[in-house]
Parts: sequence; C-alpha cells; structure tokens
Amino acid sequence: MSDSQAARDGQDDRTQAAPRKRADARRNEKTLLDAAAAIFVTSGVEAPLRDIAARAGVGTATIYRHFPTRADLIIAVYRHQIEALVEAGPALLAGSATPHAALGRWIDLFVDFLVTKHGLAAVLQSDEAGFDALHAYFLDRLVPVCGRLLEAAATAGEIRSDMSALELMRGVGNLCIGSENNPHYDARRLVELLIAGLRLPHAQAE
Amino acid sequence: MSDSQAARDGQDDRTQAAPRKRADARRNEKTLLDAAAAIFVTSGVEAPLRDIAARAGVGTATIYRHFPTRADLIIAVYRHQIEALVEAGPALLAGSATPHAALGRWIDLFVDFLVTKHGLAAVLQSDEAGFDALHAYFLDRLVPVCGRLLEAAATAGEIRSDMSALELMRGVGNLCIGSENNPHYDARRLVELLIAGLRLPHAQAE
DNA sequence: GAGCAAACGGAACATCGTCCCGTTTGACAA
DNA sequence: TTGTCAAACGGGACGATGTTCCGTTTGCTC
Repeated sequence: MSDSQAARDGQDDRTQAAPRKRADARRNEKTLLDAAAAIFVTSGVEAPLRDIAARAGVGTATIYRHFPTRADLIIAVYRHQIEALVEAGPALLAGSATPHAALGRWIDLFVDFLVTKHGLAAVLQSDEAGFDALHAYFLDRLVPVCGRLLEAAATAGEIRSDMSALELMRGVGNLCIGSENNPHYDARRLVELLIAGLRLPHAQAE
Repeated sequence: MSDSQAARDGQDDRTQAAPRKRADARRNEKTLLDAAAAIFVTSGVEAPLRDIAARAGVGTATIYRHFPTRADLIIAVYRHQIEALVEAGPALLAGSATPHAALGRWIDLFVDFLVTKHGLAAVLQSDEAGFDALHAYFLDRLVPVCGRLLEAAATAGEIRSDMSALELMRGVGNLCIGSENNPHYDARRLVELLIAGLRLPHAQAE
C-alpha cells in the first residue's frame, strides 16, 4: 500500500510535494532520529522526551514540531533504523574480517532495532492494519539483507547453509521478547550464542 | 519464588501468619479492591491512583500502604476478581431466569476481569514465572465455574454441549485482545454474539 | 544585506506518582 | 468504661515528566 511506497522513496515524496524544509529543520530531524534510536536502546521507547532532546542538543518543543506524538517518533525511528540496517549490511560485509563477523555485528544492530520494534507494537495496539503494514515493510527490507549476509558466510564455509534469514530473524526476535527492564534475562547474550551456534565445526576462528 | 507461593495460598498467609490487621484496614483494602476493579474496567489499569482513591473515599497514601506498587494492586485486584467470579457463578445460576442468562452475565463479569488480566500481563512482562503462576491459578479457579454454567445450560437444553469451558474462555479472551482504547473494536458486543451463538435453535427465548 | 517566515530553545504550566507528617481511630488492658 | 498507644489515615508537598507558549534566532529569497 501507500505506506510501503512512501517508505521506499520517502525523500522523493518530501522534496517533491512538500514546499521543502529549511536546512536546519532537516538536520535536526535526522539528529533527533539518531538520538532517539540510541536512547530507546538504553532506556526503552518510554524514555523521557527531555533525555532525547538533550542528547540531540535541541529543545523539547523541537521534538513536538517534528513528531507530534510519541507514536510518530517511534514510527520514524523504526523506519530510520530499517534504512540504517539496510545500508549497514553491505558495509559490514565489506569492512569486517569475515562474513560471520559481519553477520554478528549486523545482528547486534538488529537487536537494537528490536527494542524499537517491540515498543512500536505496544504503541500501535489499536492500529492493527498500520502495524501489519510496518511489519511487512520491515520484512521486505531486512530479510534480503540478512539473507545476503547468511549467504556470504555460508559460501565462505563459515556457517551451516540450512538456515533461512526469516527463520533466524524470527528466532532472534523471539529471544528478545520481554527482555526490557528484566535484569534476569540477557537476550543479547543468548543471541550471541545463537549466532555462534551457526558456525560449522571446521570453520576458522575469526 | 515467594510470589508463586503467595499466589497459591494467598489468603491463608494473611489470616494465619500476619498479626491480623485492624478492622478499618481490612475494610479499606476491600473497598479499594472494589474501587480499583471498577476503575480498571472504565479507564484501564493505568488509571490515575487519585481516581481510585477518590472512588474508594480514601487518601492516595492509603493505596500505597496496602499496595506498594501498581503491580501489587493489579495482582490483588486480579485475585479479588477471581474470587468474585467464583462466587458469582452459583449465585447467578440460582438467581437468573435460565442457565443461559446466568452464563451471559457471568461472561460479562469475565470480560471485566480480562481488562485486569491483560493489564497484569503488561505489568508482569519481566516476571514470567509469577505471571505463569497467576495464570495457572486463574485457570484452576475459573474453568470449573464456567464449566458448571455451561453444563447447566447444556442440561437444560439451551445450548450446544460440545463447547468446553477452556475453549470458550480462550475465545472470549482472544476477542478482548487489543480492545483497550480502541473505538473501532467493541469486544463486548462480539462476546455477546459468541454467547448468543451457543444457543440451540429450539431453545426458548430467555 | 534586508526582510520575513520558519524553526528554535527553554521556561512555564499541568498532571501524575511518591512520600512525609500531623491527626485520627481502633484495639486492648486496667 | 476509659486511657493509652501504635496502627492507619488524609491530604498536601515534592519531584519527574508531558505539553505548550513566546521571545529569539536562523535560514531562505530577493
């Protein structure tokens, strides 16, 4: 639907239809998204807006100007993080020692993203259709990226090749359920074990 | 841990071990539970404590004295409502025109209870074990009561007899998911239809 | 570089959770 | 029954957070 379309060529929509924002406004929006993503990871999606504004170095009103409700902010961060994950895939593959190392780092970023994703689910309880659209968009964008990382690692003989990207991402997602504010459950560690478990016995240490 | 133990033999702990509370304290606790249950139904489990205190006719500090955290209050209301549902079953059966009418009214009370139950799930995200214990307690207590209502209605020839209490309660529970603060989804109406759908064609109007 | 509208920052305000403290009240013994 | 005291109470104070307002700044355009 229009959601996925808007998401795909988002910037075109904005620079095309809208009367073009001022440069500082565009800069602040991006700064806010980065700040919010970082704060969400450490403090959850219910973190005080003051904290986010402070990290971004802007006033609280600026957040309201760009994102009228918290749901708007979370959705924007969600899209922002998906784009970041899409770009991070090839970059990590090119910049890491081995494909498996790249996969591990990408999954780590993916775990960060899941905080936002789960927060989004909590915020969008009432909007089943909207959430489904965002979920479909998330799958469309990230499954291929994860698939390419898996494929590269499998081709290099580092990991077993019978694991689909969808299956892996579901597994990671499930490991992270209910891990917020729970000191007795370290999802990230378990995810690390899962990724480590993908390795084939004869693979070299990275 | 102690939570699950308290869940199993809750009242015994209180009347047995504790040095017996003052009469006004016991009275206020009960009043608070009733008030909170009512407020939860209309405003959800996140309702301001002031509202609950006001309805109960007590000060806000009194809530903290009885229930240090909101989770404690929700858990206590949860137990309180379960006991109320257990007692309501036979009472409705005795006082209603037909078993089917009693079943309908009981399910209506059950829907009220689900607001608390779902709120409890949200609050106890981190305490998987504690929630499981409370969930098991809920099933232990209510499935037989609902079963007796179903049985009575089936024996009276009012409803089909191939519906288990567990299945019905699950269905009702699922109908009520995500219905909070959602103006486009009237769970109670759907539940009514479900209960109406139980009737056998030849059953007399109640 | 001058003017204007857009955008900004931070303080003011409103709401809610939490805690404290002076007062009231129920329980129990004399 | 009455006196005593700890338990319980009410409500206001306080801190944290969401939201809005307004004077100031900043980036576009001519």
